[in-house]
Amino acid sequence: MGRAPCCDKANVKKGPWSPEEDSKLKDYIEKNGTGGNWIALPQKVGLRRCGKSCRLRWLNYLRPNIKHGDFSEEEDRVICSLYATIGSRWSIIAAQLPGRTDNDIKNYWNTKLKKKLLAFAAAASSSSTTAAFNAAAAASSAFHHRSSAANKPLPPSMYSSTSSSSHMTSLYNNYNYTPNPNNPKQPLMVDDNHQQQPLLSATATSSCLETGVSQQQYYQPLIMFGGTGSDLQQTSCSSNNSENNGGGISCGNKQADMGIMSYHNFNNNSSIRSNIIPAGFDEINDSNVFLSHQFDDHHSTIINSSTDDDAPPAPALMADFYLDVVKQQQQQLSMNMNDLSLINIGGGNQQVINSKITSQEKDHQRMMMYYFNTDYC
DNA sequence: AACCTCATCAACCGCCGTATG
DNA sequence: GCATACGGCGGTTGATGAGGT
Repeated sequence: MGRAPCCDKANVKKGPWSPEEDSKLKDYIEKNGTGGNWIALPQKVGLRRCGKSCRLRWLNYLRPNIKHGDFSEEEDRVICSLYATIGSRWSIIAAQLPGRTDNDIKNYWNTKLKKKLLAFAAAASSSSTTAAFNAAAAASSAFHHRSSAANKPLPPSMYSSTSSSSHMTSLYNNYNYTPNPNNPKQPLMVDDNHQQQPLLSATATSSCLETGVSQQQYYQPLIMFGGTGSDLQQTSCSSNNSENNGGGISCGNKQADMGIMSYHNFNNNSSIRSNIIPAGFDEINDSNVFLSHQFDDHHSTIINSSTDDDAPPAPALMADFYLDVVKQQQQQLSMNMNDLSLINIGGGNQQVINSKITSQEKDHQRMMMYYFNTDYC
């Protein structure tokens, strides 16, 4: 039996709120509170509205000290930094910005901030793929040049002022991640000789992950940009394209979208493709597509390469943008750059996740985004 | 002036986790 | 243990207006 509706859909008013409705709701809540029951509230207030609608209206517009518009640069930085860290967890991000609502931040990100970053990424790109590759390689190398684990301090808590060791614990608790001292190190995307390496695999079993999925998890820190017409966009829109079995990113309407994340795939045939579209390109063509690799079951041997729409990250756009966000992240977490062996930026593939994989697997996707450094596991 | 495209954002939808009986 | 109710959340929609042709 399905769940009963929370209200009589036929008799509730929808659409924009009138000033009179606002006034009624605001007056009532200010005098009486919500009573802990939003569903019952509309009747008490005398509104023909769904309780959920009342709740949303109050939380997003009527409650005191709400700020709208005019995001400051500092707020931009916080949003970018947190998005880089935790993805589209708008409520968590909003909690760090007093007066801002999750809805506001979400809209702001989707309509403005993301484009701002894309423009930045495009501006930072080089027309020379060789130079760009080298720059990216250098960036990656800097990333992966890690200080000695023994001397590595734990990062401070991001969400509280408690001791530093609570940081990852907090993340684990919130995101179903259990530390595993035997967990393998993260793979490198570019080695010390600036050579791209195959995606490596990490086995994340249920002993490490509370979510209990025992299949192998593949991941790699990647920047993912999907443009109009790219496979990524098709992935997000289509569920029956057998080629597009993996993660992808949510692509907006006719707009390039982006995400940078630990990419792993639940491809039915156990192979992995790195579906990466160079940043800043709306369309895929010969000039902006790099090789795409498909790996075997063990994720160690390339069994197919092509210059199809699916491509490894475009170094051209990685270096500056990647590092800039990392610096923000570093500031946010008061972490040393060398402490970060893996960082994930973005993560707008919820749409794909929802349509492709189970909620357990979705947990894994989320989990991977918190995978800062195995030394802390 | 009419039409089109795009950006914006308030509001809705449906899923999920938790509480309760 | 199960069904139901509810709050919370994130993705998406659609009305609206601005700007361009």
